Amino acid sequence: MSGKAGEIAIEGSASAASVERLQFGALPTTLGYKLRRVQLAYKRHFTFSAPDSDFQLHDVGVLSLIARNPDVTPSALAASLTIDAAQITNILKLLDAKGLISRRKSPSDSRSRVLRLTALGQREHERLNAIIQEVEQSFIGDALSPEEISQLLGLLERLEVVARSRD
Amino acid sequence: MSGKAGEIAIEGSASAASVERLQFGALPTTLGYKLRRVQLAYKRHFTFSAPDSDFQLHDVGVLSLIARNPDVTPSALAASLTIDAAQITNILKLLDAKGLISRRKSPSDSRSRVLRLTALGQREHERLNAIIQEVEQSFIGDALSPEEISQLLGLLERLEVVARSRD
DNA sequence: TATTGTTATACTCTATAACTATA
DNA sequence: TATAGTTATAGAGTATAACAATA
Repeated sequence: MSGKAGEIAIEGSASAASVERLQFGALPTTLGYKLRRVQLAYKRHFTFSAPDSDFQLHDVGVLSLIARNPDVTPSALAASLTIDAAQITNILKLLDAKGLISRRKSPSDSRSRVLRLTALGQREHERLNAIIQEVEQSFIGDALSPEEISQLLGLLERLEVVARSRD
Repeated sequence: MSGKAGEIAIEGSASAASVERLQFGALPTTLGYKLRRVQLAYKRHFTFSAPDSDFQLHDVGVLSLIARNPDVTPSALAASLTIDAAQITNILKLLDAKGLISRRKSPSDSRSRVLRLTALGQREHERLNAIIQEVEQSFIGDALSPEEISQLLGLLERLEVVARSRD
């Protein structure tokens, strides 16, 4: 941990109040708290970096999986991304309305849909990937080295695997 | 990174569809994606572990900061927790309605409020802390050693500090 | 005029349940 | 009867703007 434990500076226009630094106690050593903070910071950074992009973070994952798994079904996407069926439907409906994906009935089971990227969807997918790479780079900045980033990803991966096995 | 890169198993009742494992490509090496996944898993674990607790994750941080910083103002809380003023008001209103905190006018500046835990609030704060400790423990399970946990917290802390300095 | 806190509002995210069409 | 997808709805979470009281 860097910095003096338990304290944090707050900005603001020099309030006459007695508090300029708050005692944080054990809060910053709580994983749930830290995860939430960093994730929120990431989302804000994304929104700020790509303000007019007309897509959401979830779209990146969905487009990416469809691109790599042609004829994947919505339910397979839902299971893989741990998103519920209703949410997947909304995302796919929007992507469909934008002409980025096709949703056809499965030949083998008419209840299922098979998903593919359109030519436009493929181009958009590549464009989004470039944006995301840039957002990642600028978010991390020089805070972590490449080794530390993969270390971080590895630790998060292990938490996720254990959490998923507990479902 | 653990596991074979780019693949993940999905559960489900043996769909006849062609996809049982999806190719994930570079998605799992995206920090934004991983953060979101783990944070969501944490929230689900919290909701499942403490279903009838009648409080939200934010309440823990707010109560904790009021406990350690008597007479703190809502605006100082907002700045420290990077929550906007309107959100803080809603949280404080609920905590007040439950009789957990007091909100009095500041003697030095009548625009400000000074916040304190009530006796009930102090007890509830301690109860919540115990619950959170248990949730943290059970979430992490045996996925990470204590050393790895502080390593993870340190890496996240550094990301947060850099992100905050960029505001 | 500027600031603190409040209220109102809206949009995103997540979750649940009811519905349809197929199987 | 069960499953895949859809629709509708509701509750958190987040953000913005307008407002009242005070400085």
